[in-house]
Amino acid sequence: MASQRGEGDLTTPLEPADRERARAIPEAAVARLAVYLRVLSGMADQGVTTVSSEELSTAAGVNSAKLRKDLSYIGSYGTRGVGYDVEVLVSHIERILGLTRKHSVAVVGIGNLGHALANYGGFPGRGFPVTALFDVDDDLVGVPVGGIPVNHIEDIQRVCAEREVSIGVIATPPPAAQGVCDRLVSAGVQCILNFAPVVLQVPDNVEVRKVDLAVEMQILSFHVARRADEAANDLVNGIGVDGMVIRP
Amino acid sequence: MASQRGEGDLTTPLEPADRERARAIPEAAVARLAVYLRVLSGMADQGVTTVSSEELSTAAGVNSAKLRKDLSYIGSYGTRGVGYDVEVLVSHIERILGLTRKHSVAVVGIGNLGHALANYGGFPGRGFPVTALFDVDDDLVGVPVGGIPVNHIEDIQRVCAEREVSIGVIATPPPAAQGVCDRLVSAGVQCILNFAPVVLQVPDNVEVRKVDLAVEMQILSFHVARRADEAANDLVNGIGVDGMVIRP
DNA sequence: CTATGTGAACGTGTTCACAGCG
DNA sequence: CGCTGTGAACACGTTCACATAG
Repeated sequence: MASQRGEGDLTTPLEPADRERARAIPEAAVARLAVYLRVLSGMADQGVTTVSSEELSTAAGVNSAKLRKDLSYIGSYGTRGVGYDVEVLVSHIERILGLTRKHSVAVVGIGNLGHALANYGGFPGRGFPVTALFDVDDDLVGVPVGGIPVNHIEDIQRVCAEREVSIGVIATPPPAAQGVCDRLVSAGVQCILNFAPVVLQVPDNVEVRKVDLAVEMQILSFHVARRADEAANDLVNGIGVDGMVIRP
Repeated sequence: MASQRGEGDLTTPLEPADRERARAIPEAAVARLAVYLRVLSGMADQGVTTVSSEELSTAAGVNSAKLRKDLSYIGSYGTRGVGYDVEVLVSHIERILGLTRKHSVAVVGIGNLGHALANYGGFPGRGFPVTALFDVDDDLVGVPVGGIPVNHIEDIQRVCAEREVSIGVIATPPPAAQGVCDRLVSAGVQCILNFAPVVLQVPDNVEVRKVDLAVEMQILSFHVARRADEAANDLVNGIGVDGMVIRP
């Protein structure tokens, strides 16, 4: 079933079978594949060559059925009765995730967060070199952050084209986000990671992912409240905070 | 259907009806409620008093059916034929999300990201004051960041108890994350926001949310690859990059 | 007559459990 | 005989469409 071909090749197009498969992979599975990849890379570094679905799933924090299902979306690369070859899995996941190609990243908005992102210097996981920084503040323009000089937002289009930026990261204050987004889009950037707490409007051909700290905190808050409430409820029903039945 | 009671009350326990409802709200809906809340707050600031499901849903980037369903999880606070009262909705969502209570936040790991987080000074959206910072580096201990002096990690338990920290934010390098997590848990923190690219092991009573930049980038990468591939595929099938059929 | 609220239909993602391969 | 790979069952979330309240 496997389509053999040189691994690590920079511009390998997917085979027709892989192509249909990629279309069908659920978004949730894609996110988990990235996690499996990280765990597998760690294992490879430690000299592990083979892993079972049980081991890998535990390390990745999911159950083994889900892991096997996820892996089945990208093909059948395991050996029954044995498990998976770590290196083989790594390269197949990398290929499916498009990591055989470098994705140049631009960070817009060099405030606290922008600084932090720029200084990661080649985003977590490698394969995502930060090649351009932008800000509106003239005092910042020209100053190198994480080794890269800041450009003025006006120059987004030119600089993004020159450096073949494929991913734009928005780390601006909320009011500026939509404007920056529009510029990135008109510069041909089709993938955006948005840290600004704003719902971005983009054309259909642009992919946006958002990281929203306020929302994350509020989800946690919801769970605190729910738990506190359940505890109160349980007490009323005669169950102690430790789960012990004190009034059966 | 509405359970009337003083709004903005700091320690109002939920009524039994609300309690069952809170249990039943899908996680995905909770995340969206937080977004609605932000949009509604903005509207309130601009003096808007009433909003229809259509308007609110557009502003929040979802469809109106989903919005109404989400709101129905928390009760029926709209007026048929009219819409929703902005203030009423805001206070009900705040109550359901547990935002009538302050959630003290501790940030662990004062590197680039930790600095950025500490300097947000009272996390995005308010109601989440950062009250403690921790690091292993002795040179950092005592130095104020965003107005709060850094404590040594050793003191997590004492300081978290004193300042009633309810949410811990992990912004350490990956190898330190699990250890920090364990300390936070033993300090009684039940909610953790994890920025380290590590799968944390925690007891059942602790809620973890993770923000994983590498995963986000790789999901975007996947979409770039899928798109590039579709384009290649379309070319083979005689469709131009602009969607025009060039070889029917 | 308008816009909410919701049961019912639908679709997607998860889990189960076992057939089948090595 | 163990572990993968997967169809089938299930659970969850989304969308539809309309009865219902104002």
